Amino acid sequence: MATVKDIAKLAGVSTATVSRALANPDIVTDATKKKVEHAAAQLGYAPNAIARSLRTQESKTIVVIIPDIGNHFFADIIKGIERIAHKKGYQVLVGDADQDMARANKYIDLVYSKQADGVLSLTSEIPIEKLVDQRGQPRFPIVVACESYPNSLIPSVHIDQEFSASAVIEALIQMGHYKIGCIRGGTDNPVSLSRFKGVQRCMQKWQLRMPDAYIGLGDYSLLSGYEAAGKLLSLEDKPTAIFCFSDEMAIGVLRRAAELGIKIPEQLSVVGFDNIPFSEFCTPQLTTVHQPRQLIGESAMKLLLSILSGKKPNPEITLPAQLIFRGTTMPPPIEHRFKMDI
Amino acid sequence: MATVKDIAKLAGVSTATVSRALANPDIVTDATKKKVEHAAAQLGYAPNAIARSLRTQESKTIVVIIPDIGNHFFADIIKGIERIAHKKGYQVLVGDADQDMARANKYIDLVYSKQADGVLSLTSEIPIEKLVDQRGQPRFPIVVACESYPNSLIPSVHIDQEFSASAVIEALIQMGHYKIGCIRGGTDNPVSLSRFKGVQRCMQKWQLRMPDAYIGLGDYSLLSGYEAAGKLLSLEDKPTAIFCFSDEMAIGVLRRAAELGIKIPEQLSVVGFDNIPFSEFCTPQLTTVHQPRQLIGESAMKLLLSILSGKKPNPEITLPAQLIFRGTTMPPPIEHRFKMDI
DNA sequence: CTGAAAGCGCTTACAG
DNA sequence: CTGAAAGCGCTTACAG
Repeated sequence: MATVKDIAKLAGVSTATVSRALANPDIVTDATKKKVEHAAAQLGYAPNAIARSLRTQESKTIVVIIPDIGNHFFADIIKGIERIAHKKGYQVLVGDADQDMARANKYIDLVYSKQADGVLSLTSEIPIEKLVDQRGQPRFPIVVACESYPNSLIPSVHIDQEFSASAVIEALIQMGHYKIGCIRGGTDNPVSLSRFKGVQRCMQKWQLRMPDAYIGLGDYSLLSGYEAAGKLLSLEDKPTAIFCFSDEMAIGVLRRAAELGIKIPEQLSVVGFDNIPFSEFCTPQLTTVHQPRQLIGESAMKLLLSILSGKKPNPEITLPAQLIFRGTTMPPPIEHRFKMDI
Repeated sequence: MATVKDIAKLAGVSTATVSRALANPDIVTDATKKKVEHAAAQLGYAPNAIARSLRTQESKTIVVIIPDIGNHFFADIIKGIERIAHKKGYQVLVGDADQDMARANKYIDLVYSKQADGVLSLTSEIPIEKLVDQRGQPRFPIVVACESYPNSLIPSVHIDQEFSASAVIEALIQMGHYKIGCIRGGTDNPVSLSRFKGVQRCMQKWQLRMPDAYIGLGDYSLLSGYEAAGKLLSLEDKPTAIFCFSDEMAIGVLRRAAELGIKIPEQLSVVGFDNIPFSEFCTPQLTTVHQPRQLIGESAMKLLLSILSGKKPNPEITLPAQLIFRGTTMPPPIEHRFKMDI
């Protein structure tokens, strides 16, 4: 492989000039520029990015940590991240933690080993001590997207989880549901916590209560939704509506209901979360909460970039979500309908 | 950040010894080993991988090029690749080409810029001239998975596309279908070509013909399946079975059929390809061809690793696929049934 | 077993 | 505008 040295020899200039001609063509004479470019082309020169990184002390690479590459939800986020990153000359290393936080930690090491300049985390399950020092300051450039570390100094980009979730419940109640169940995510996951808070807040507002038996626990996957639905739908006094914290879990519910001969939406309303592509292609089409995924990815990357450039930007960005009504929701059968005392 | 120099000073040895103690603890005395390790821990030392790469001339990174990260099919392949890669101390850089071959080329540049040691491509749409020299030899370590460059020296790992596709058609015919349509991928895509060849071979074997109007063109996405189905199902003389070259397209067909009030499988049989997780969770569950995705990823990575280590391994690996019968297939209505002349 | 020294391929102050 | 030289942080032949 050709190096600057080879080009220098062929063009009859110094390596310094080669470097300049290639990086800042305007600070050398036109003649040298031509000579160098010609020599470079002739030798099929490709700059050694590793050597450059070592010298400049930046890798122009960021690593994005995703909890599970199998989850469709992250695809558009990554696309958004990459769009901005590539535009700004940054490489993106996608690290799949595969639900294993030890692996997530490995990806963080890339910053310490200088292979990445910063991290964009799509999970908040990494213990915060790994990310901040004793004074709560981030140890390295990091942005969290979709999730967040509440009450921390870690910058994040996300929707208003609590509000979005309460809006779902509000809509369900307005339709006349009051036997409402939900299939939530892990009880120590901040996102799941916020959404669940929204659910409860809205129920309380209407002086309603969600019995424990109506609360399923899942991990956002198809299978976990399917399994949780099995429990909720085997109850004597079934819910008339189930709010799932992910579309995948909602689709799992749809499948379980089909197996049990429960008609959707006539006998059971189902709401998902995320608005993944499949949600529009299942039958009936899924009512869900749209997250502006690409925008979240773009905003998070921009935020990281501005941190990387030494700025102290606004550390928290909240983006709008949107409730989309489709075919899996309708008022419950008349005998199960909520009578508002108004 | 601490460097070998700092450790050397603190431990009272040379940098060479530090390097040795850390990389090959057994070639130094126990005493020095202890001293060095202690100093390293005390300073919170993290080796600079960039400097190491420059020196050793290898990045211990491979880049995997995927045509579209939005396609669920690739998730398990990537998981398989990463499993092996991490076990062998390699990093994986996932590059989403986003259907744009210019971007795929960018990822190949990572090899030339020494940021990656080899590439694992999940697409064969990159022009082969980019990959091989005039003598047809690969220009750099590369393996293609799921797809292939027929009649080339580029190593690949894949299932028997042609055979798998013909097996689907055979099964459909055995059920009594003869009005069989298909929704294929691009006409210049080798995988799509092979599968289509399998389809035609089997039809011919039974002296059947697939009319042009029964052949839909898609890009493996939900939407393209949906749209192609719109055409096939608006025909006066509709097919009684549609074989889609991806599960996503098949799910698009399911949706379109639901909208048109066409009952599946009673009025229309549908077969997909890939066996993605969703295929089991749609209603009815999708009959499809299972590809051993994780195994493909693992085998491809092993193959690349052996090439990287200088071996000349068997350049083509064919893995078994499997036809899985589920709820979207059954014999056609009696009046449309194929009468075998046997 | 250990150290001094060279070198991987760049970029960039410093002179001129 | 250009060149000589240093240096980024490692690893590894070469001596001893």
